[in-house]
Amino acid sequence: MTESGARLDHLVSVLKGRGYRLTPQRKAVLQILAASDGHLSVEQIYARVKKDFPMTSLATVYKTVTLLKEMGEVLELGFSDGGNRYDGRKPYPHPHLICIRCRKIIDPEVTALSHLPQEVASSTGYRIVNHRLDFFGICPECQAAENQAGNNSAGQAARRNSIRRW
Amino acid sequence: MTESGARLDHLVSVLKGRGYRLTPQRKAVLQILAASDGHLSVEQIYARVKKDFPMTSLATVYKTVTLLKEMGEVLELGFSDGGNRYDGRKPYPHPHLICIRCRKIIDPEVTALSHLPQEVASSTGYRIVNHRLDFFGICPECQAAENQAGNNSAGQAARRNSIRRW
DNA sequence: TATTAACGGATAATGATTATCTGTTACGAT
DNA sequence: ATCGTAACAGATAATCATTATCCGTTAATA
Repeated sequence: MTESGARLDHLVSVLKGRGYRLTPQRKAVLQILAASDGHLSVEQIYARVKKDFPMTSLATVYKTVTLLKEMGEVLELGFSDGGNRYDGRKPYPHPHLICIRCRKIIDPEVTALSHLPQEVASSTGYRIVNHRLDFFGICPECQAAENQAGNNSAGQAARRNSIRRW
Repeated sequence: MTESGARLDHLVSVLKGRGYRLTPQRKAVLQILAASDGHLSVEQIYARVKKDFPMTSLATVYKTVTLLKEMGEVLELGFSDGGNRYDGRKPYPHPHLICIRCRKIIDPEVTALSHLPQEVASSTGYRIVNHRLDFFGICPECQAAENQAGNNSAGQAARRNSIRRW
Protein backbone atom coordinates (compact mmCIF):
# COMPACT_ATOMS: atom_id res chain seq x y z
CA MET A 1 0.00 0.00 0.00
CA THR A 2 1.40 3.35 -1.05
CA GLU A 3 1.26 6.30 1.24
CA SER A 4 -1.21 8.10 -0.96
CA GLY A 5 -3.27 4.93 -1.18
CA ALA A 6 -3.49 4.74 2.58
CA ARG A 7 -4.38 8.39 2.77
CA LEU A 8 -7.09 7.92 0.14
CA ASP A 9 -8.56 5.00 2.06
CA HIS A 10 -8.63 7.12 5.17
CA LEU A 11 -10.41 9.97 3.42
CA VAL A 12 -12.94 7.57 1.94
CA SER A 13 -13.63 5.93 5.28
CA VAL A 14 -14.07 9.26 7.04
CA LEU A 15 -16.44 10.43 4.34
CA LYS A 16 -18.53 7.27 4.45
CA GLY A 17 -18.31 7.07 8.22
CA ARG A 18 -20.10 10.39 8.39
CA GLY A 19 -22.78 9.30 5.97
CA TYR A 20 -21.61 11.17 2.90
CA ARG A 21 -21.83 9.58 -0.51
CA LEU A 22 -18.80 8.59 -2.48
CA THR A 23 -19.41 9.86 -5.97
CA PRO A 24 -16.94 9.52 -8.84
CA GLN A 25 -16.27 13.25 -8.79
CA ARG A 26 -15.57 13.22 -5.08
CA LYS A 27 -13.35 10.20 -5.40
CA ALA A 28 -11.34 11.96 -8.08
CA VAL A 29 -10.84 14.97 -5.82
CA LEU A 30 -9.86 12.73 -2.91
CA GLN A 31 -7.34 10.89 -5.06
CA ILE A 32 -5.73 14.11 -6.18
CA LEU A 33 -5.55 15.50 -2.66
CA ALA A 34 -4.17 12.21 -1.33
CA ALA A 35 -1.57 11.86 -4.06
CA SER A 36 -0.35 15.43 -4.31
CA ASP A 37 2.53 16.70 -2.24
CA GLY A 38 0.26 19.41 -0.98
CA HIS A 39 -0.61 23.04 -1.60
CA LEU A 40 -2.90 22.66 -4.59
CA SER A 41 -5.13 25.45 -5.80
CA VAL A 42 -8.75 24.80 -6.61
CA GLU A 43 -7.98 25.45 -10.25
CA GLN A 44 -5.22 22.86 -10.19
CA ILE A 45 -7.51 20.28 -8.63
CA TYR A 46 -10.19 21.20 -11.13
CA ALA A 47 -7.83 20.76 -14.07
CA ARG A 48 -6.71 17.35 -12.88
CA VAL A 49 -10.21 16.12 -12.10
CA LYS A 50 -11.34 17.06 -15.59
CA LYS A 51 -8.80 14.72 -17.13
CA ASP A 52 -10.79 11.80 -15.77
CA PHE A 53 -14.22 13.44 -15.54
CA PRO A 54 -14.44 16.17 -18.16
CA MET A 55 -17.97 17.06 -17.12
CA THR A 56 -16.99 17.98 -13.60
CA SER A 57 -17.95 21.45 -12.46
CA LEU A 58 -15.72 23.88 -10.64
CA ALA A 59 -18.45 24.22 -8.02
CA THR A 60 -18.16 20.54 -7.22
CA VAL A 61 -14.46 20.91 -6.53
CA TYR A 62 -15.19 23.81 -4.20
CA LYS A 63 -17.92 21.85 -2.44
CA THR A 64 -15.76 18.76 -1.96
CA VAL A 65 -12.77 20.68 -0.72
CA THR A 66 -14.93 22.66 1.68
CA LEU A 67 -16.50 19.45 2.96
CA LEU A 68 -13.12 17.90 3.64
CA LYS A 69 -11.93 21.08 5.30
CA GLU A 70 -14.92 21.05 7.63
CA MET A 71 -14.17 17.45 8.50
CA GLY A 72 -10.62 18.44 9.38
CA GLU A 73 -9.11 16.31 6.62
CA VAL A 74 -7.82 19.12 4.46
CA LEU A 75 -5.83 22.17 5.51
CA GLU A 76 -6.84 25.38 3.83
CA LEU A 77 -4.17 27.98 3.24
CA GLY A 78 -6.19 31.09 2.58
CA PHE A 79 -4.65 34.17 1.00
CA SER A 80 -6.35 37.52 0.89
CA ASP A 81 -5.25 38.10 -2.69
CA GLY A 82 -6.98 34.99 -3.96
CA GLY A 83 -5.85 31.55 -4.92
CA ASN A 84 -6.26 29.59 -1.71
CA ARG A 85 -4.31 26.36 -1.47
CA TYR A 86 -5.27 23.00 -0.03
CA ASP A 87 -3.18 20.35 1.66
CA GLY A 88 -4.85 16.94 1.85
CA ARG A 89 -1.94 15.08 3.34
CA LYS A 90 -1.04 17.11 6.41
CA PRO A 91 -4.33 18.66 7.52
CA TYR A 92 -2.88 19.96 10.77
CA PRO A 93 -1.14 23.31 11.35
CA HIS A 94 2.45 23.41 10.18
CA PRO A 95 4.75 26.13 8.86
CA HIS A 96 4.80 27.03 5.20
CA LEU A 97 7.37 28.75 3.04
CA ILE A 98 5.92 30.65 0.13
CA CYS A 99 7.79 32.06 -2.82
CA ILE A 100 6.37 35.49 -3.53
CA ARG A 101 7.51 35.28 -7.15
CA CYS A 102 6.38 31.86 -8.40
CA ARG A 103 3.90 31.06 -5.64
CA LYS A 104 5.54 27.72 -4.92
CA ILE A 105 4.89 26.49 -1.39
CA ILE A 106 7.01 24.06 0.60
CA ASP A 107 7.00 22.80 4.18
CA PRO A 108 10.20 23.89 5.91
CA GLU A 109 11.51 22.15 8.98
CA VAL A 110 11.13 24.51 11.90
CA THR A 111 12.18 23.43 15.35
CA ALA A 112 10.30 23.54 18.60
CA LEU A 113 7.03 25.30 17.96
CA SER A 114 4.62 22.83 19.51
CA HIS A 115 4.63 24.61 22.85
CA LEU A 116 3.59 27.97 21.42
CA PRO A 117 -0.20 27.51 21.36
CA GLN A 118 -0.16 26.46 25.00
CA GLU A 119 2.06 29.40 25.89
CA VAL A 120 -0.29 31.85 24.19
CA ALA A 121 -3.35 30.20 25.72
CA SER A 122 -2.09 30.44 29.28
CA SER A 123 -0.79 34.01 28.93
CA THR A 124 -3.96 35.38 27.36
CA GLY A 125 -6.87 33.21 28.50
CA TYR A 126 -7.86 32.50 24.91
CA ARG A 127 -8.81 28.97 23.97
CA ILE A 128 -6.51 28.34 20.98
CA VAL A 129 -8.05 26.21 18.27
CA ASN A 130 -5.72 26.78 15.36
CA HIS A 131 -2.64 28.59 14.28
CA ARG A 132 -0.63 29.40 11.21
CA LEU A 133 2.98 30.27 10.49
CA ASP A 134 3.96 31.44 7.02
CA PHE A 135 7.34 32.57 5.77
CA PHE A 136 7.44 34.63 2.60
CA GLY A 137 10.52 34.78 0.48
CA ILE A 138 12.14 34.12 -2.85
CA CYS A 139 13.07 30.57 -3.75
CA PRO A 140 16.55 29.73 -5.10
CA GLU A 141 15.23 29.33 -8.64
CA CYS A 142 13.58 32.75 -8.65
CA GLN A 143 16.68 34.30 -7.08
CA ALA A 144 18.70 32.91 -9.97
CA ALA A 145 16.17 34.24 -12.45
CA GLU A 146 16.40 37.67 -10.87
CA ASN A 147 20.17 37.61 -11.16
CA GLN A 148 19.85 36.60 -14.80
CA ALA A 149 17.47 39.49 -15.47
CA GLY A 150 20.40 41.19 -13.92
CA ASN A 151 21.86 44.58 -14.50
CA ASN A 152 18.95 46.28 -16.15
CA SER A 153 17.06 49.13 -14.60
CA ALA A 154 13.68 47.57 -13.85
CA GLY A 155 14.82 44.82 -11.54
CA GLN A 156 17.24 46.97 -9.66
CA ALA A 157 14.78 49.78 -9.18
CA ALA A 158 12.23 47.32 -7.88
CA ARG A 159 14.77 45.90 -5.47
CA ARG A 160 15.84 49.34 -4.28
CA ASN A 161 12.27 50.28 -3.52
CA SER A 162 11.53 47.20 -1.42
CA ILE A 163 13.09 48.47 1.75
CA ARG A 164 12.82 46.09 4.65
CA ARG A 165 14.00 46.76 8.17
CA TRP A 166 13.44 43.35 9.64
CA MET B 1 4.70 64.60 22.55
CA THR B 2 2.36 61.65 22.75
CA GLU B 3 3.34 58.34 21.26
CA SER B 4 0.68 58.61 18.56
CA GLY B 5 1.82 62.16 17.86
CA ALA B 6 5.37 60.98 17.29
CA ARG B 7 4.13 58.18 15.10
CA LEU B 8 2.03 60.62 13.09
CA ASP B 9 5.01 62.90 12.59
CA HIS B 10 7.02 59.97 11.38
CA LEU B 11 4.36 58.93 8.88
CA VAL B 12 4.05 62.48 7.61
CA SER B 13 7.81 62.85 7.20
CA VAL B 14 8.11 59.55 5.35
CA LEU B 15 5.28 60.53 3.04
CA LYS B 16 6.73 63.94 2.30
CA GLY B 17 10.25 62.59 2.12
CA ARG B 18 9.17 60.41 -0.78
CA GLY B 19 7.51 63.28 -2.54
CA TYR B 20 3.90 62.45 -1.78
CA ARG B 21 1.42 65.17 -1.01
CA LEU B 22 -0.14 65.58 2.38
CA THR B 23 -3.83 66.09 1.75
CA PRO B 24 -6.40 66.52 4.50
CA GLN B 25 -7.87 63.09 3.74
CA ARG B 26 -4.49 61.45 3.94
CA LYS B 27 -3.67 63.24 7.14
CA ALA B 28 -6.93 62.00 8.65
CA VAL B 29 -6.06 58.41 7.73
CA LEU B 30 -2.55 58.80 9.12
CA GLN B 31 -3.89 60.19 12.38
CA ILE B 32 -6.26 57.30 12.80
CA LEU B 33 -3.59 54.72 12.04
CA ALA B 34 -1.14 56.43 14.36
CA ALA B 35 -3.61 56.74 17.21
CA SER B 36 -5.30 53.36 17.03
CA ASP B 37 -4.02 50.40 18.95
CA GLY B 38 -3.85 48.52 15.69
CA HIS B 39 -5.83 46.07 13.64
CA LEU B 40 -8.32 48.42 12.03
CA SER B 41 -10.43 47.39 9.09
CA VAL B 42 -10.76 49.66 6.08
CA GLU B 43 -14.39 50.19 6.98
CA GLN B 44 -13.43 51.27 10.48
CA ILE B 45 -10.88 53.73 9.15
CA TYR B 46 -13.43 54.97 6.63
CA ALA B 47 -16.05 55.52 9.32
CA ARG B 48 -13.65 57.50 11.48
CA VAL B 49 -12.32 59.59 8.62
CA LYS B 50 -15.83 60.57 7.65
CA LYS B 51 -16.43 62.15 11.04
CA ASP B 52 -13.94 64.87 10.11
CA PHE B 53 -14.22 64.72 6.33
CA PRO B 54 -17.71 63.50 5.41
CA MET B 55 -16.96 63.72 1.72
CA THR B 56 -14.13 61.24 1.87
CA SER B 57 -14.42 58.28 -0.44
CA LEU B 58 -13.81 54.67 0.50
CA ALA B 59 -11.43 54.44 -2.44
CA THR B 60 -9.26 57.13 -0.91
CA VAL B 61 -8.92 55.11 2.28
CA TYR B 62 -7.89 52.08 0.25
CA LYS B 63 -5.40 54.11 -1.73
CA THR B 64 -3.82 55.69 1.33
CA VAL B 65 -3.58 52.43 3.24
CA THR B 66 -2.06 50.69 0.22
CA LEU B 67 0.43 53.51 -0.20
CA LEU B 68 1.54 53.25 3.42
CA LYS B 69 1.75 49.49 3.13
CA GLU B 70 4.03 49.78 0.11
CA MET B 71 6.22 52.18 2.04
CA GLY B 72 6.50 49.63 4.84
CA GLU B 73 4.74 51.88 7.35
CA VAL B 74 1.60 49.85 7.75
CA LEU B 75 1.27 46.12 8.33
CA GLU B 76 -1.50 44.45 6.41
CA LEU B 77 -3.18 41.45 7.96
CA GLY B 78 -4.93 39.87 5.02
CA PHE B 79 -7.66 37.30 5.47
CA SER B 80 -9.01 35.19 2.68
CA ASP B 81 -12.58 35.62 3.88
CA GLY B 82 -12.41 39.39 3.61
CA GLY B 83 -12.01 42.19 6.06
CA ASN B 84 -8.27 42.79 6.03
CA ARG B 85 -6.87 44.65 8.99
CA TYR B 86 -4.17 47.31 9.19
CA ASP B 87 -1.65 48.08 11.90
CA GLY B 88 -0.08 51.51 11.60
CA ARG B 89 1.92 51.39 14.82
CA LYS B 90 3.88 48.16 14.52
CA PRO B 91 4.42 47.73 10.78
CA TYR B 92 6.85 44.85 11.23
CA PRO B 93 5.98 41.14 11.53
CA HIS B 94 4.73 40.10 14.92
CA PRO B 95 2.36 37.41 16.17
CA HIS B 96 -1.37 38.00 16.33
CA LEU B 97 -4.12 36.36 18.30
CA ILE B 98 -7.48 36.43 16.61
CA CYS B 99 -10.84 35.62 18.16
CA ILE B 100 -12.78 33.58 15.65
CA ARG B 101 -16.08 34.68 17.20
CA CYS B 102 -15.83 38.47 17.61
CA ARG B 103 -12.87 39.07 15.29
CA LYS B 104 -10.96 40.95 17.98
CA ILE B 105 -7.21 40.89 17.40
CA ILE B 106 -4.51 41.37 20.03
CA ASP B 107 -0.73 41.08 20.05
CA PRO B 108 0.31 38.25 22.36
CA GLU B 109 3.77 38.06 23.86
CA VAL B 110 5.53 35.12 22.27
CA THR B 111 9.07 34.31 23.22
CA ALA B 112 12.08 33.73 21.06
CA LEU B 113 10.94 33.78 17.48
CA SER B 114 13.42 36.20 16.00
CA HIS B 115 15.82 33.45 14.93
CA LEU B 116 13.22 31.58 12.89
CA PRO B 117 13.50 33.49 9.59
CA GLN B 118 17.25 33.00 9.57
CA GLU B 119 16.83 29.32 10.41
CA VAL B 120 14.40 28.83 7.54
CA ALA B 121 16.58 30.84 5.17
CA SER B 122 19.70 28.81 5.81
CA SER B 123 17.95 25.42 5.70
CA THR B 124 16.07 26.13 2.45
CA GLY B 125 18.09 28.65 0.46
CA TYR B 126 15.11 30.99 0.26
CA ARG B 127 15.67 34.67 0.84
CA ILE B 128 13.09 35.42 3.54
CA VAL B 129 11.47 38.83 3.26
CA ASN B 130 8.49 38.52 5.54
CA HIS B 131 6.64 36.18 7.82
CA ARG B 132 3.44 35.87 9.73
CA LEU B 133 2.29 34.01 12.80
CA ASP B 134 -1.39 33.93 13.68
CA PHE B 135 -3.12 32.14 16.51
CA PHE B 136 -6.85 31.57 16.21
CA GLY B 137 -8.98 31.03 19.25
CA ILE B 138 -11.84 32.21 21.40
CA CYS B 139 -11.30 35.16 23.68
CA PRO B 140 -12.33 35.00 27.35
CA GLU B 141 -15.39 37.18 26.72
CA CYS B 142 -16.68 34.97 23.94
CA GLN B 143 -15.98 31.88 26.01
CA ALA B 144 -18.15 33.34 28.75
CA ALA B 145 -20.87 34.15 26.22
CA GLU B 146 -20.78 30.59 24.97
CA ASN B 147 -21.14 29.26 28.49
CA GLN B 148 -24.07 31.60 29.03
CA ALA B 149 -25.74 30.37 25.86
CA GLY B 150 -25.09 27.21 27.74
CA ASN B 151 -26.98 23.99 27.81
CA ASN B 152 -29.06 24.35 24.72
CA SER B 153 -28.68 22.24 21.65
CA ALA B 154 -27.21 24.67 19.13
CA GLY B 155 -24.06 25.57 20.96
CA GLN B 156 -23.36 22.05 22.07
CA ALA B 157 -23.92 20.58 18.64
CA ALA B 158 -21.61 23.17 17.15
CA ARG B 159 -18.97 22.36 19.71
CA ARG B 160 -19.34 18.62 19.18
CA ASN B 161 -18.86 19.06 15.45
CA SER B 162 -15.67 21.08 15.72
CA ILE B 163 -13.38 18.15 16.26
CA ARG B 164 -9.74 19.07 16.60
CA ARG B 165 -6.87 16.66 16.99
CA TRP B 166 -4.12 19.15 17.64
C1' DT C 1 -35.33 -2.25 -8.79
C1' DA C 2 -37.51 1.34 -6.45
C1' DT C 3 -37.18 5.26 -3.44
C1' DT C 4 -35.29 9.41 -2.16
C1' DA C 5 -32.24 12.50 0.05
C1' DA C 6 -27.92 13.83 -1.32
C1' DC C 7 -25.42 15.25 -5.01
C1' DG C 8 -23.54 17.47 -9.48
C1' DG C 9 -23.73 20.91 -13.11
C1' DA C 10 -24.66 25.38 -14.61
C1' DT C 11 -24.78 29.87 -13.60
C1' DA C 12 -26.19 33.96 -10.93
C1' DA C 13 -24.98 36.47 -6.86
C1' DT C 14 -21.75 38.24 -3.52
C1' DG C 15 -18.50 41.38 -1.74
C1' DA C 16 -13.98 43.10 -0.83
C1' DT C 17 -10.73 45.22 -3.56
C1' DT C 18 -8.97 47.51 -7.76
C1' DA C 19 -9.26 50.23 -11.96
C1' DT C 20 -10.90 54.06 -14.45
C1' DC C 21 -12.33 58.54 -15.38
C1' DT C 22 -12.88 63.37 -14.38
C1' DG C 23 -12.79 67.44 -11.79
C1' DT C 24 -9.92 69.43 -7.93
C1' DT C 25 -5.89 70.78 -5.24
C1' DA C 26 -1.29 70.82 -2.75
C1' DC C 27 2.90 72.71 -3.43
C1' DG C 28 7.23 74.16 -5.55
C1' DA C 29 8.48 77.72 -8.77
C1' DT C 30 7.79 82.23 -10.25
C1' DA D 1 0.72 85.81 -3.37
C1' DT D 2 -0.28 83.50 -7.60
C1' DC D 3 0.38 80.08 -11.11
C1' DG D 4 0.93 75.73 -13.38
C1' DT D 5 0.72 71.16 -13.14
C1' DA D 6 1.21 66.58 -11.72
C1' DA D 7 -0.80 64.29 -8.13
C1' DC D 8 -4.83 63.60 -5.89
C1' DA D 9 -9.96 62.69 -4.39
C1' DG D 10 -14.48 61.20 -5.42
C1' DA D 11 -17.62 58.38 -7.82
C1' DT D 12 -18.52 54.29 -9.66
C1' DA D 13 -17.68 50.41 -12.82
C1' DA D 14 -15.00 46.28 -13.17
C1' DT D 15 -12.76 42.27 -11.26
C1' DC D 16 -12.60 37.73 -9.64
C1' DA D 17 -12.40 34.08 -6.24
C1' DT D 18 -15.86 32.13 -3.81
C1' DT D 19 -20.71 31.06 -2.49
C1' DA D 20 -25.59 30.41 -3.28
C1' DT D 21 -29.32 28.73 -5.94
C1' DC D 22 -31.93 25.86 -8.80
C1' DC D 23 -33.06 21.71 -10.96
C1' DG D 24 -32.05 17.35 -13.09
C1' DT D 25 -29.37 13.06 -11.68
C1' DT D 26 -27.64 9.30 -8.89
C1' DA D 27 -25.50 6.52 -4.97
C1' DA D 28 -26.94 3.86 -1.34
C1' DT D 29 -30.16 1.27 1.07
C1' DA D 30 -34.07 -1.73 1.44
